[in-house]
Amino acid sequence: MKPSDTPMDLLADWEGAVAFRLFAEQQDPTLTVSEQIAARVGDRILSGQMPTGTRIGEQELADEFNVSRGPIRDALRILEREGLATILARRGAIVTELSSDELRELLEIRAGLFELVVRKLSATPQPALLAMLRAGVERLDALANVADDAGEYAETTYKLLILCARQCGNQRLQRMLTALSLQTLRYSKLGLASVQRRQRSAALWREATDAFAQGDVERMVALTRQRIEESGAEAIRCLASA
Amino acid sequence: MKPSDTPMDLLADWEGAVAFRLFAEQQDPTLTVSEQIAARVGDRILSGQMPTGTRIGEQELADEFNVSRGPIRDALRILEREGLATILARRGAIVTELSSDELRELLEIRAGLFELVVRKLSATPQPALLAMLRAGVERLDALANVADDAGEYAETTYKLLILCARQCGNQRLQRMLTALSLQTLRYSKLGLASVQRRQRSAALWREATDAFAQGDVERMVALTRQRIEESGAEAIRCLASA
DNA sequence: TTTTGTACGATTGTTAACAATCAGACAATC
DNA sequence: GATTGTCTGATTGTTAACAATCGTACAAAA
Repeated sequence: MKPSDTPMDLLADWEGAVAFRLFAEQQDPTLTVSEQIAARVGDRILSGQMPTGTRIGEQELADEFNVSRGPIRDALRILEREGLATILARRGAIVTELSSDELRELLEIRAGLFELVVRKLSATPQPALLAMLRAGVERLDALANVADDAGEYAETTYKLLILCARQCGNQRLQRMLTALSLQTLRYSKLGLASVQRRQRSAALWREATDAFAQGDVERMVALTRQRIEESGAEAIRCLASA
Repeated sequence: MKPSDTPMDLLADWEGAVAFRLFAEQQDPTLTVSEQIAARVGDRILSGQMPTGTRIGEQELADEFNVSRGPIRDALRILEREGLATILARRGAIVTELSSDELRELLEIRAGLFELVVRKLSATPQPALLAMLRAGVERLDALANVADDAGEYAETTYKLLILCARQCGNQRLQRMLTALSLQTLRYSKLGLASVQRRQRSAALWREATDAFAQGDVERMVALTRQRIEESGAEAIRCLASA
């Protein structure tokens, strides 16, 4: 069903994605308390409200959410699986902190998985997705020039990436790519801090979209790799110098 | 340090790998009780002692290991992260059961990640790894003809893959590929049940190793993809018909 | 016979208290 | 002054009991 959605469906997805909380799906009240807490804390981490390296005390969270430490421990394990928290045995949990090397590794894998997605997408025509990408690129262009909002720009590229992944027909791949992107999102903002960088990134997105439109997979893959490479290098530089 | 290990080091790794428990690293007594239990239960799942779909009762495990249900719940979350257990809210945990579609998705990703590894490996000469691969291929040839031991054959291919991943210089990639391989290992055995299949697989391993020796990355990638494709197709067929 | 409803048993989710461990401060020693 | 050792407060790991939920068996009705 997914790969042949109408443009309408995709646009609805896009609108949804624009309005979304990053962990939006977790509002379901049938979810266990642990899962709801994991979602809320995850949002804080992704939004930058809880910066990298912040200690996450169990009792503290338990008091805030008015539950005991049991569900909190569960929630931390869930966040650990998402890659957002790091649990150190007997030393508590912290907001995952990536070294520049680890970020490099993550970006490399993300690029590889995205390449897989692109190759799968190119196997069948994707008119609806293409329309989405074009709309997304317009939005990127606009956001690139807004003085100091790297956040929304980065989140938009994240959403575009996720929309591509959704269409590729491999749900597991979609989930893995989503998880990886969420892990790198906070750091991507570092590499997209300047207007210049964002403009360069947006230009590469546009070119890649054109290549996609022409069915030139290799070119799109190459452009995407270059974009991730460039933004990544900048983010890694920021991280290493900090 | 990793990428430039001497042949000696690598061979030691290999010997270690041959003798290994799949979750070997977990013997450390500084590990938390949950982690030790997760390791032991993980072994059972991987060895086939707890078949796919088996219900994992918390109290049952708690009684067996003489602990309360708290650490067991933690252990289950760890196994969930490894992809070996599936936790259904309020309905307990089971040994992860893959549909043929899910297996297909997983194998596709695994192939993609392995391709990344191969490309990274080919960037620098790998004489030690090559020696390892040659030794491994010999072993595969021998195992292929043993009447009905798909288990050891499959585990050996798993170890070869892991050794490659170790050398690639991206630790995160190594861990992800390891996790994926462990998830598919049980199913791979299905696709390698017949001597014929194993011989075909071993032949492709040999060819891929030769291509690697000659620095022909594209050929190695293609051969590897084909091997995973063929074995995977067989496993998926078994799964779908069961 | 099939379906619907209900009660029961079993299992998971959650709680609060207890035990073990760790990080940091302070003092003693070199 | 730097290092080592010990103490203490705080935090995590674990336990056992309580609450909520689910699946199943069984019975009643269509």
